[in-house]
This record gives sequence, C-alpha cells and structure tokens, in this order.
Amino acid sequence: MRRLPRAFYSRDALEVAKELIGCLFLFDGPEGRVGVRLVEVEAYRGSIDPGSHGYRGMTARTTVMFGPPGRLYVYFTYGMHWCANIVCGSPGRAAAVLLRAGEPVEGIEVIKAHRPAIRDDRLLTAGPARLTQAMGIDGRQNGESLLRGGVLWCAEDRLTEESREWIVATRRIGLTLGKGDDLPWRFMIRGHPYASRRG
DNA sequence: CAGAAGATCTGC
DNA sequence: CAGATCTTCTGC
Repeated sequence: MRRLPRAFYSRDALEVAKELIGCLFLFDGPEGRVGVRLVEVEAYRGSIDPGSHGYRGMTARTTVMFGPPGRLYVYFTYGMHWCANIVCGSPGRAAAVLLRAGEPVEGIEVIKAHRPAIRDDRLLTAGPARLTQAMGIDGRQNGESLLRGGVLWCAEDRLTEESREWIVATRRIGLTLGKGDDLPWRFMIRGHPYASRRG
C-alpha cells in the first residue's frame, strides 16, 4: 500500500478528485488505524469557483487551503459538523477535494464505535460529516500533512481500476443556487452502496 | 457590531 | 420535514 506522493495532489482539483475515487483514505488515530475506500468526492477550485471557501481570498478559516497541496483542510459547519478536504494544486490557488463518502475497509470496529447509534452500515460513512465522525477526524487534524511521515494518507488500491468504470460526474451537493451548484464537479461511483443516494 | 447563512445530519 | 447549534463572513 503506497502513500500517494505530493505530485498526485499538485494538479487541478478536478483531476485529483476523479482519481481519488477508489483510492484508500487512512488515519492512524488514537484508537488504531481506520480507513475507507473513497466512493464520492467533490472538487472545489478556489478563485474560479463561487462554491469554494477560497473564492473571496484567504481568511482565518481558510489558511490551510491557500497553503501547499497534500494537507487536510477541516472546517466546522452547521454548529456541529466537521468536513474534511484535501488541498490540491499549487500554493495560493485554494483548491481542494471534499471527501463525501467512503466504504469502510480498515478498523471497522473503531468506526462503528464512533457512531454507535447507526444500525445500517451503509450510513456509517455516507456524507462528509458522517465520514469525519466515523474516522475520528475533527479540527485537530486541520492542516495535517498527508505526505511522508504523517498519520494521515491516501493510497491506491487494487480495486481502483475496476471501480473507475462506474465513475460519474454530477452536480455538487448543498450549494446555494448560483454559486456553482450547476457545475459537474462531484465524482462518485453511481449506485455504490456506500455513496449517497443522490446522483 | 449584528445578522444571516452555512460544502449537514438526525429523529420525528 | 424541521430542529439542532455555533462559527464565519459580510454589510452597515
């Protein structure tokens, strides 16, 4: 299982998002290793994207987005949820890929313990805030590197290639009308049990 | 400085 | 389908 290198993330977020589908996202957390196979992500493209937190320039919250690629950008929303992104492109571009859903493949027991009320396994990690909660990721991981030496990383999986046939691009979820909601910048494995129902 | 919206989820 | 819950940003 090889850790994806900096060069992988240094490209346009659209390219990175598409290629992250089927890859593993792993975290060596305090309770052990947890990991998912990514089945749904969205690209956010900084200053050219009204839906991006980086659209209007850097703020205190978005500092990490404007930094080097290969780091985790974690933000807090709706008063209770954390969402995780991977910073892409080159420094200053504020591009990132939002991790929206994955299929648990490592540390299933730890994942279930993080979401004890969930009875249907498919709902453990289907949704950006569900995914972070299941993996034990929150603001403490904001800015953490996914590159060599860190506790977070992505890796290609042997299933990556066969999953790729089912990838579709559709509009992103949850954006206000007119803020890029019509752009097909979400990538998912359509019909995958661990992806969202929509799309 | 106040107001509104927010890359959401859950339970009714 | 509405409530939870609070940070962040914008406009006055």
